[in-house]
Amino acid sequence: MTLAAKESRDQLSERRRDCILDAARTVFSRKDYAATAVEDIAEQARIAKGTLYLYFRSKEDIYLAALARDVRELAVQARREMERAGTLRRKLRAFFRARLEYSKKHEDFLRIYLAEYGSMFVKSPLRKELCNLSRENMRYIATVVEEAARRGEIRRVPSGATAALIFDVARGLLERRLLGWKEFQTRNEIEFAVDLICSGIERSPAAPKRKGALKRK
Amino acid sequence: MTLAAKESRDQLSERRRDCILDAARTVFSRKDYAATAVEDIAEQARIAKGTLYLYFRSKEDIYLAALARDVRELAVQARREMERAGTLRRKLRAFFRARLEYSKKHEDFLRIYLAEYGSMFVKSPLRKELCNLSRENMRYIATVVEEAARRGEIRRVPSGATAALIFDVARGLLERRLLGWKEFQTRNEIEFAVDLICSGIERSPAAPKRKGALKRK
DNA sequence: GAGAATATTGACTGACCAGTCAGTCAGTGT
DNA sequence: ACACTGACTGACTGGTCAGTCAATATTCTC
Repeated sequence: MTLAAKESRDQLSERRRDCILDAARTVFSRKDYAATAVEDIAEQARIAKGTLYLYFRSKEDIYLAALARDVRELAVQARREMERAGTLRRKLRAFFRARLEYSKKHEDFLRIYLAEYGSMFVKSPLRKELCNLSRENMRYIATVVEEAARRGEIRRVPSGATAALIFDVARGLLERRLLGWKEFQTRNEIEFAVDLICSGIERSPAAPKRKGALKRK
Repeated sequence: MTLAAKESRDQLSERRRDCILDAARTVFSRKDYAATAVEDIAEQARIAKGTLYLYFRSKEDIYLAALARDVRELAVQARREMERAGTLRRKLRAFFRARLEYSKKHEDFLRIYLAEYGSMFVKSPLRKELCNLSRENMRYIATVVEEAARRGEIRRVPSGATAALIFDVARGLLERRLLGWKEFQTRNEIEFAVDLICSGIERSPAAPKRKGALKRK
């Protein structure tokens, strides 16, 4: 086969892989991992089951690849928006909004992501990768918090715990949106959460009622 | 059969049910719902598979019963501790600590609970019950927040959103403990979270940088 | 357009498992 | 001592599904 032909093959192959991942995202968001048959993915992608195994080694392989692709993409977008913002407050708002926007566009992904995050606690196996991605993302937020502290924008806080808290709150927001609990208006919730967090860690701390329990990290 | 004998039978039966639920909690926390065979539960409970079906209608029935039992028990304990505390700050601390204590004692339960919470987003079916329990618990926290606002202990905040945020943070804390991320010391994290939340909603609000986005609920 | 190279297909296989039910037997009442 | 009851058992059934591979289709090269 000529070089040109080979390249076009490779591209096609790449696109095919992406199609499969799109299909996987769709079907895995409808039923959980176990309830989804490999045939369902194939059908959604309009190819035969056997073909899937030309591009991926196993069902789990497909699942993880689909998930990781979106997790990475989301992190990239959130980071880009945050870097553009100046203050911590703006950065936080950007973080929350980026997550909201991405989850609006890829609700399927969000469903799988939330399910997977939960199941980290009952399956030991190789959700390691996902777990590490999460930590990496959290690490970045921690850095942002540390910088804000260095600039004197906020008081000194344990940056890891703060970052974790920010993640927790953001996740809750998206969950409630997904559940359609109508008393929660996501946009208002974002403003409220950002305000609360910023007030909670701003310059002059509310005199803590207790002595030393708050060690720095 | 005499009356006395019948009663002792009923008690025995009740105890047997509880044993099965204990066994279920153990095995469902090791592998996820789908990966767990009904035989595994039976084996753990040291009874035959058929016997399970004398006490429960299906695998799902066992699963939900086991989960609901603990969710309810946890809510009761948390509530009791909170009612004993005076200020919002103390109530929050009690809430976080109750969850921590219960989760320490019943780590198995926590694992299942987290997994189930996540899978609410990919399975429509009757996880309704769990979902409603959650909302009920959240509603209670919202009430506590409202009372604190009425007492003037904190500023006026959207109580639903605040309660939700508190839940999110508490969950995150327990997750990190379970994952054994050693840079997170749960006790310190609790103090930090309580402080942050209380500072964030205390009497004199940090002048919000933006106008009307913060509608009351 | 022949024929090689590569890609796709879907029927098939083996493993697994929820739920059933005919049979066992310990304990109860007479 | 014996009949009876109902809790318990575990082999069995029907169905599902991940992954395979021989057969078929498509694309490429000359």
